[in-house]
Order: sequence, then structure tokens, then C-alpha cells
Amino acid sequence: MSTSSRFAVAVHVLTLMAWADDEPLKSEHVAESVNTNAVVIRRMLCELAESKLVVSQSGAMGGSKLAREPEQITLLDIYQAVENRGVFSLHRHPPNRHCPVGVNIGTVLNEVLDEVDTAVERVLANITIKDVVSRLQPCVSTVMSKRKHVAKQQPVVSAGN
Amino acid sequence: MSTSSRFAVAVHVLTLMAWADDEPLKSEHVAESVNTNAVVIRRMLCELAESKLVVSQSGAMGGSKLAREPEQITLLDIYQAVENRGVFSLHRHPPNRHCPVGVNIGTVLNEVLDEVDTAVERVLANITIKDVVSRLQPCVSTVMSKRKHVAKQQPVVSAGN
DNA sequence: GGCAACTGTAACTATATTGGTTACAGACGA
DNA sequence: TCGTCTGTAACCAATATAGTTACAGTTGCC
Repeated sequence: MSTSSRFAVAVHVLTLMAWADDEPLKSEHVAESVNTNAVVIRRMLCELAESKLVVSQSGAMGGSKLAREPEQITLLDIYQAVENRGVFSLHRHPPNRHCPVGVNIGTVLNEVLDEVDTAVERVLANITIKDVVSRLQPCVSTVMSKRKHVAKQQPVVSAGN
Repeated sequence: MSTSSRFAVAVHVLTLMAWADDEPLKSEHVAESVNTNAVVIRRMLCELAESKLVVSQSGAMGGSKLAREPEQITLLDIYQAVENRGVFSLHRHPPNRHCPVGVNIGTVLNEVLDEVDTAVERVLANITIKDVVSRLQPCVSTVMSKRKHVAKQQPVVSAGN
């Protein structure tokens, strides 16, 4: 499954901008919050700008901010901006055409995977960046990671950094 | 997103077994249909066996077959057997704890990603291997790949291989 | 018992994707 | 025109998946 954190980072970035309330943020500053390199952020900002979710300005006093109001940006918009594949992939190499299953499994799988993609999109379409910001507010420094499928890259936020 | 074809291959494998109707299949034979190496298949069969979806027998005249009836095996069972992460990942490195967004975005994201996972699981739980087999039957050699997010590894099944 | 046909598994390589880094050209405000 | 930004290319590192070879262990059959 997803081996990338692109969606999570993109949501983080846009949430920061909503939080900053129309003040342009520098990539360096965003990178500090995300805890990554500024170039990684700028690359992502380019994609988000192409999808008209943010606008950036070069030069001194430049930076990036949301292109629309936080309530007008859904997580589906973000997902489509930064992830270009469905949630599952098909076979790396096409199956054997001379096998009755192999020749047709792709068609059936595509139908199934479309159902999955649609379900995911329906969830994401119902959540806006504004929702994320308001869900953020009541959170004090609680313990993270209550996910069912625990991701290994969240090694507990330690006290010393 | 998913950069792996594990789920697709696993569904393919179990569909073959349902098609074979209780006759044990050799990994070599399965690999031919999937168009991959027999060891890749055997590795996957081990995982499927651990999840009690297939049973394998060593030795001459050995092979693998379904552990239950095709209508008792859902795509969710398969998904859980071969994919161990949710559909999205969080940040590679934990975000900055000193940022009001960074410190809490993980909690909110986990909630969202759980909603997504649940939606995916709901879809997969409603489809059995028997369903896949029956969806397979009417398919004659039609054109593949009608997915919205077109995967690049399905380069149209050409006539000459 | 001994052979041949299987599975299970380790060890290694190949390939792809993502993310991190350095470097620099171009934009722009002061 | 100088300093501060973005945009982007070029490269490296890390990780995950898949493919391959090799071989030990099981099992049916003669």
C-alpha cells in the first residue's frame, strides 16, 4: 500500500497555511514544521499550485498561501493533487493471456479497484481543510497513533528534539 | 499510494484455486498464470496459509488449494493477509513538536486515515472470491484497463507474448 | 529404501519510488 | 543592486517489492 507520505505532508502544509490565515509562508518555515527539507516542500507546493490549491510568490517577502478559503478545499482535492494512482495497483507484468483466469482477471480487478477508489474519494470529499483545523484546536498534546494499521514511521515523539 | 501488486496477485491466485475446484495447484503452474516466478508465488502462499485462506501440501503430488469455500473468502480477508499497512502513511519523520500544527496533525490525520481504511474495508468485505469467479465467467477477451487512475504497468495486452 | 516431485525458505540481485541534499537561475521588494 | 525568496535540475540515500538461484525437508510411488 501507500509507501509515501505525500498525502499526509500535503494536508499538513495546507493546514499550516489555513492556520496562518492568509499570511504567506516561506518554504523554509513550512519545512521546519513538517520536519523535512525545504526543497521537498517547494516541490510539493508546485504540484499544489498546479492544482490551484495554493499560490506562491517569488522574491523577497514571498511565500505561499491558500488559493481559496479553507472550507473550499477538500482532502479529495489534495489527494488528487499529490497522488496520481489508485490505492491499489494491478500486476507488474500482465498475466498469462492463455489462461482463462489470467486473461480476464484484470477486468474484474479494475472494477473492484474502482469501487475502492470511489469509496476512498467519497470519504475525502467530505472533509475540508477547515474541518482539519477545527479538529486540531481541541487537541492538546495527546498521545498519537491510534490507527488500526500502525505505521512504523511514527516512532513515538520523543522528548529530545 | 500502493506501489505493490500484492493484493492483485493474491486475488488472482485464490481465483485460480476456486476455478480449479479443489484440485491442488502447483506453485509453478500458478506462477505461469500470474506471469511471475514460482518463488514469489510460494512466498505469498505462505502468507495466505498463515491467514488460513489456503492449505498447502509438500511432496510429490503436492500443491495448494483453498482452505474454505470460495463464498467464504472475502477480498478483505485477502487484503488483510497480504497488505499490512493502511492505504496511506503518515510523515516519514514525526513533525515538529514545537509547532501547534505539527504537534497535533498526526492525531487528526490518523482519524481521517482510519475513516479511509474503514471505507476500503467495507467495500472489500462485500466481495467474495466466488463473486470474482462469477464476474470472470461472462468476460470474453475484452479490452482491459478502464480504471480512472490508469496504472502504468498494464501496457495493454499485446498480441505477441 | 530410494527416486522424483513438490513446498518452504534463505540469500542475493535488480528495479522503482520516495525523500533528502546541494546548487543555482530567476523573481522581486527595498 | 543587493538580499531574500521560489523553481528546478541533478544527484545520492533509503526502502520496498519483485525476481532469481539454491537447497533442505516432505511426500507419494516404484
